[in-house]
Amino acid sequence: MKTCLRFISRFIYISAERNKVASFVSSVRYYNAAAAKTLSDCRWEEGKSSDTQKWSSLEHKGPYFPPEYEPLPDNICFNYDGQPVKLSPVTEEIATFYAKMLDHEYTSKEVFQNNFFCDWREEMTKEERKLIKTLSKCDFSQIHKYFVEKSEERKNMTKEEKQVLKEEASRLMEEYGYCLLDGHREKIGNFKLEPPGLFRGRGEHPKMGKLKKRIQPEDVTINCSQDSKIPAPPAGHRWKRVQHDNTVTWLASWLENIHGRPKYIMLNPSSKLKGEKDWQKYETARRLKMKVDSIRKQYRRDWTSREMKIRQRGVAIYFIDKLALRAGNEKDDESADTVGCCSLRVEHITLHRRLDAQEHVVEFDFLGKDSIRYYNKVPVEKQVFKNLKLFIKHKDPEDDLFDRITTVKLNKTLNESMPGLTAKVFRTFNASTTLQDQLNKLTTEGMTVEEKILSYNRANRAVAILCNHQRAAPKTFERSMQLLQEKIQKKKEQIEEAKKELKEAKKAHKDAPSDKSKKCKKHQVPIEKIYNKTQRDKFAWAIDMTDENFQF
DNA sequence: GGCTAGACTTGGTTCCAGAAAC
DNA sequence: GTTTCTGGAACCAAGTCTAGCC
Repeated sequence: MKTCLRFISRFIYISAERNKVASFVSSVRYYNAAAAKTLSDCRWEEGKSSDTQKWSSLEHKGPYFPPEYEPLPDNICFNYDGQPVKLSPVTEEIATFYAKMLDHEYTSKEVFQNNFFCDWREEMTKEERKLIKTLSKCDFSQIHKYFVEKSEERKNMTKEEKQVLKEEASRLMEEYGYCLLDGHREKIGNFKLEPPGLFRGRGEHPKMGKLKKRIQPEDVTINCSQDSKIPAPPAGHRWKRVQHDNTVTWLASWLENIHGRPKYIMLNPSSKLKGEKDWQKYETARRLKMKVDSIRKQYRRDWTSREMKIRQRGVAIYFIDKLALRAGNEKDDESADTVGCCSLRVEHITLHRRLDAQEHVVEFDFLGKDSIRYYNKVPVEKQVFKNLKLFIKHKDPEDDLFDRITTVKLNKTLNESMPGLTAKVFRTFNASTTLQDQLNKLTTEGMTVEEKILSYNRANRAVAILCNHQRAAPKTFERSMQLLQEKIQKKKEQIEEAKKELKEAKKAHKDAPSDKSKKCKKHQVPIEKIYNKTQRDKFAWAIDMTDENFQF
């Protein structure tokens, strides 16, 4: 396992939090029925928001603005070409963004350096720009050291000092962290505006290192109900706009300057609005269960269609269904080169007539969402293999594999098969089905809580593999693994010892049975053992609505 | 039908508090 | 008492998908 992990240098997720799509199902199987509320006392019954109108009343305090920049003390110098230079506050603040990241791999990348330096120079005064012309002559080390020390100071704060900070944070949460939506006090997901900094794109992102500018109240649009108390902008400022649009769920929005796309302040996943959406998502996936056989029959028929676009569509849906691939919308050139199903290129697949004793194998190798590598060798049906050969014929490696279809066309077809069906529903459906099947397979009546949790983790791992959920190995991975191996060895020794003891105890029981030796416990897994508080809050709707007999 | 903007979800990374280990 | 580890929460980048425009 260790070798394998090293080879791909990433982890397969087994955490329940990540397999959100599957959590609903699993919350049921292990769910302690005694804790269930009746349907009548749950807020999910209260009346659904319609598809267009999301709320009737919405009141909030507006976003929380990050604190203004505090200039560096006079003894901390930025040096250019060996000489100390006092920077203007704006220039200095941006320098601190870079200085704080000196330990990070990002700052060694040329794209990051160039983007940073270009954006930094734009914010400089004329004089600064005239002087500071080369990044390699910039010395941020004093600033870096200063922030490392500050961080150490924070860590070494006394209990009392930490308590003061904690109280301040909870005061902020109380003031800005909640809104009033249709009379309910709901938690907001991200009430703090994103602070300025340097953009960290994932993978080989062409915009990494660019300056994420400070958001001003004048950039922010507020959304709330007309008769509510309109949030006050910070002193001396005004909002960009105040609107009262109840067809959207966001509380505030602004345009981020890196891609020029809107960003939002929205509700926490535990809120009624988000919960309803989530519930709907799983219901659509459950409807797909009823329809999936006919959809599969249809896409199989499409594989032999006379029309190329229909054949391509049939194979694409087959991949989305079988491999849980994402739809793969077209992307602009100003982001990392990642793909999904519809945007696969010829270079992302290799066809093997025969491989490892299997026939008609497709080898996938591409970067998906977040530049996470998808590598898989999959035996496919003969007709799919034939079609793929046809699709790549006379094409260059960088040509689109599915050149006749788009995600929009594909989703249109899916929607005709079943209202509400899109490519991503297959991911939810297949993840949920896999989890349910695995749980059915891996759990039996007499299992202990620990055994059931192990089965749950194994089932979750199967989902993670299907969905290609991975994360980078932590820096301390090697050391942790070593410690773990030592622990395993110790446990093995303990097990051997326990086995011996059991043997002796059995023999003793046979010779002279006692009350103690007759007991054997029955376990149910309390939901707290599977889901943390956040997850239980988020899936409150599922907990409220299901019983222990639920099957996806 | 193609393009774009906008709204929303998904999910990987980072930070930090509290637990566990030393 | 100190250090290390771990899990949860927060953060935010990167997806999906739809509506509206031309």
